[in-house]
Amino acid sequence: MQTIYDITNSLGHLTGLASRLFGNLLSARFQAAGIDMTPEQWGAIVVLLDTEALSQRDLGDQLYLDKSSVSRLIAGLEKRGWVERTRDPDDSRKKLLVATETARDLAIRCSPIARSVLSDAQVGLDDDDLTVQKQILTKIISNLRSVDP
Amino acid sequence: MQTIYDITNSLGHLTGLASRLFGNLLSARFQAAGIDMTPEQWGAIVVLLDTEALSQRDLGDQLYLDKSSVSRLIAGLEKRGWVERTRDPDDSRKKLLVATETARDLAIRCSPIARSVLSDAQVGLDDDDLTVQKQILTKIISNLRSVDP
DNA sequence: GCATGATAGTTGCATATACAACTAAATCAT
DNA sequence: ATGATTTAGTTGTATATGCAACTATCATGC
Repeated sequence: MQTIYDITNSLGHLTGLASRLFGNLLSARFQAAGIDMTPEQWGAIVVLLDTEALSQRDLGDQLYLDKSSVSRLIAGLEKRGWVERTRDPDDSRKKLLVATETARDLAIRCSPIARSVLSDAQVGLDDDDLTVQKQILTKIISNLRSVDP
Repeated sequence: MQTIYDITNSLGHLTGLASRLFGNLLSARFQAAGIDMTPEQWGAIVVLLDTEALSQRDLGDQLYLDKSSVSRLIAGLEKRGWVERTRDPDDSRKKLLVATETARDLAIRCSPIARSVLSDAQVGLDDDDLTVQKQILTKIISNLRSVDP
């Protein structure tokens, strides 16, 4: 069969599938644990818990998200009481993001769930494989960020 | 710094970033070429061009998409005149999806663009790396599909 | 100091995605 | 055969995402 494009062999397609399945499983396990949190919200909370006070732009830089996506992602976190937004006294354009205690407590329950997903995803793969895998993914991410559109 | 969760080292996070960047770049290059097509639409078209007539369920199975996502994805393709939906005469519940000639012609222009994105993503990586990378990703996908939620 | 330009965020719009509830059609069991 | 179950698709709802247009604020140049 002459194929127009071999999607099965495409890294873009494979990373897309893997990413979606990671998210779906994490989402299902959060729900099963009674935690109403999306994978994306989890990613943002992890970054925020790690830093004193971040602007939305800084968060977007770390997650490679458009500022509008950050704006709405944070709105959801704020609605759930997991993040507080305050104006930066040094620059009124910026909003400083701070994770709440509620978020910190919740994250303690989320971490093992996230780890369980990773662990299940990695069954049958040894540490060397995974190390190489992450290096290559990191290289690909770096490549994709630096090329001209 | 004691981190709640090391997201930088998470395969879930890395695949998510890579996937998003792949999509963004492909999208930008389609636009630059005057092609109004999303990466997801491209993925569906590739599958459809490869098969005589597929039901929506079959397509969802191949792309690991929920039936509702397929429904809306195909609605978009239909609106653009790239896919036709007809009832399956053997089973009226099913709708058979067939890519149009317009889609086939367009795909010929899309293929090299998709390949250019892959090629740019893989700069500095040798073939062995990439082969291993795809094997591991495939294994991860397989793991994620088979675990219990 | 004021106009111009750069930066941070928000919002409108389009698409992608999943889950749940629904309809229609086929299949199965008795 | 017919009532119950399963299957295929659609639609409502919520979230995620990017681009473009907008507002507000800061920085720069003159």
